[in-house]
Amino acid sequence: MGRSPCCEKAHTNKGAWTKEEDERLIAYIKAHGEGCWRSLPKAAGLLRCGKSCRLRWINYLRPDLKRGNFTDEEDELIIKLHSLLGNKWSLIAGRLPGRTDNEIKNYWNTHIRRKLLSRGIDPTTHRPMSEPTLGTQKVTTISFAADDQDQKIKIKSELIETMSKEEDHEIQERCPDLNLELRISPPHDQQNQLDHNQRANSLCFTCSLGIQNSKDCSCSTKSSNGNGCSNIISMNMNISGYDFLGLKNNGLVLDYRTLETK
DNA sequence: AAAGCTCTCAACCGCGCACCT
DNA sequence: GAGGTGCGCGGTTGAGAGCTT
Repeated sequence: MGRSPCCEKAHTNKGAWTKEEDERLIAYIKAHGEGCWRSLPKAAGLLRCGKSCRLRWINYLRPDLKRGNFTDEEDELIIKLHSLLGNKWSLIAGRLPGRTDNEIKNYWNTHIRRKLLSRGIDPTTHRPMSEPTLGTQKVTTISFAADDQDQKIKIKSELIETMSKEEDHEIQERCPDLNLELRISPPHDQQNQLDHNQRANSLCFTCSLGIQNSKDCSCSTKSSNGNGCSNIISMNMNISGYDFLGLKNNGLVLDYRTLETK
């Protein structure tokens, strides 16, 4: 079976875009808007694949792009968001107006990784490099399982080992503003008893990150069609210390990358 | 001056997901 | 439910600019 190729490779240009190609693409999108990337190249008279056009527009030609160096504030925000989201570059980019996922990904790999390494922080785990990765740390595994009836998400959490308060304090001292305290919401059954209005007011994950109108948004704030937030995740986030999944009271540290989707 | 090396980042590739038929 | 299509994402590549010797 297999997937059909996204374009006829024999008749498409590859490599760097010429000024003329850029101008054609800009003119076409200005006249017809974004979308229908597959048919766009032919309509615009470009010998490019649709994916290539989309990428060129999103990463380079879009008028709202902020070109130039990243500020220190942007650096720190990227680090914080990466510590929470992992390599979810598109989500991270959503918090940085004018920056693209590709740009942030490149910047991370070329600059920030090195910056963190020079600080003695593992850029993957965001933990001090001297600290063992397993054994002494507290690992929380969360699995999301959609309920057939109401699409609610069950969350299970298992603690593997507890971290001593001294170790916890030490990390806080080394990374004073890297506050990743998290919280788990009440169990599924208890959650059913929550007041409906209270649930309607909670934000989904993407809205909690400030990415309103995202396609990932599933909460009631997105539309008025009656779709409540299907996630029972209630996350209050600010940079100085958000409360994800309700773990705050227990002082747990949760690594986004351990989240397991079922 | 030039050869070799390193770094940067635009672009490509393959895959997964959502939607449609 | 299966297959086809389109889009978006994350990982990777490679050309060219910059730096070092």
